[in-house]
Amino acid sequence: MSKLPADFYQKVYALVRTIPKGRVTSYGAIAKAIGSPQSSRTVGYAMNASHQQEDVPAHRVVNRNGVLTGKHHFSGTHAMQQLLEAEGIEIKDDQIQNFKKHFWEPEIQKA
DNA sequence: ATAATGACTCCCC
DNA sequence: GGGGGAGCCATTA
Repeated sequence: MSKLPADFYQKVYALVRTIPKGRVTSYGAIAKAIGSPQSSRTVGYAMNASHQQEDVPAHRVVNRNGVLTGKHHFSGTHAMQQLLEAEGIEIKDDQIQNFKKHFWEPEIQKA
């Protein structure tokens, strides 16, 4: 792994870990929370690596539309959906119902 | 150091 | 409302 820039991942992991159960957030929100609102793409990239972590509920992270875009990267096809449903979140066709209601905005972390 | 990739987001048609 | 293209950032080859 890199030496310094990896700090970005740490921020993402820490923030995703703070996501309350039964709540979801978007990559852009996380990116913004860590101080890089335009690094939404990198956030998703970090999530890919987050799979190595066990305390990082990546299933609570979806795109700004509330769609489980990354479900394909999970263990199974519906693993992500099932996990979210288990937390009380209703999902239909990979789309979180009441996403706005379940949406959880992370706190802005200063550099 | 340059080029290519990616779990995103925004703008335009 | 739906589809396509460009932009940005960090990592990897």
